Amino acid sequence: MNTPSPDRLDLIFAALADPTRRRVLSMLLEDDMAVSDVAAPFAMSLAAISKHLAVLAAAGLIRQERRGRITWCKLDPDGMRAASVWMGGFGQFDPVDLDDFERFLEAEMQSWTEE
Amino acid sequence: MNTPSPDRLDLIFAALADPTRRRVLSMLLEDDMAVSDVAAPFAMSLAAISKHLAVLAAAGLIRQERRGRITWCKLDPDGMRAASVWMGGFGQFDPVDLDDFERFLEAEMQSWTEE
DNA sequence: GTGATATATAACGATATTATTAAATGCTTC
DNA sequence: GAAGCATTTAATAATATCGTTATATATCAC
Repeated sequence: MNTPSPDRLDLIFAALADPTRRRVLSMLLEDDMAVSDVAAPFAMSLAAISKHLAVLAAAGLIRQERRGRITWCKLDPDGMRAASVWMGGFGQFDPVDLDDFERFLEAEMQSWTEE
Repeated sequence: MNTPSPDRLDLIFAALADPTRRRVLSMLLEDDMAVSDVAAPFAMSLAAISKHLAVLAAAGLIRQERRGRITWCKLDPDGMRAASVWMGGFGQFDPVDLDDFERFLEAEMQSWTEE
């Protein structure tokens, strides 16, 4: 019974609508990270990233676990799955081509450093 | 090469983040509709719906075709597919259970009329 | 052309989002 | 406990979003 509530979908899609947050998610795809490590590559204050992370956590896209004085961030598949369930109702899209996604991420990373 | 640009994903996810717009999309799943028919079930001005439709069109989630004095709205799979490609990079989610989606839509429709 | 219909745009207000800097919290180390 | 590191929260400003009503535009029917 995995029926996401409307409000939850609001949170999830709104969270995904920001390029900084999507970039954070793709970073976390590699590995779990501490907040300051997440923030490092961004030309943006740590406070801003901290708030982005809170948005992602509220949407259930990541989970944050405080251990000692550092807060670890890790992907939480639940959020993405909920969005995926909803979107799935609109049609079966091509099975994901991971190579395609790799290329996309690379292109995206290029655009990050260009700024 | 179906690599959505970051800005495009911004538009798509932001468009999906609004419950009114998601409801419009699920209505269009049934059939193509004129703008005023889309607006009918909403407790909201026609102007507001017109703008929601513009947002959906800008994101490539619907297409609008003017014929005479009425503007027809139909789903455009491109937008959803682009989002799906991006999300796919985060893991393979359950193959969509359409019955599950049906139940979700029904529950959602209930919540619409409850207001 | 007149008038009704279908839709879009403008102007505006309320609220939300995203960033900043400064201050607060909390853990670790000495 | 004092100092420092990791993170969050508060106050604030700029901009975006979402709704409203009023007005414009375009088409159809007579």
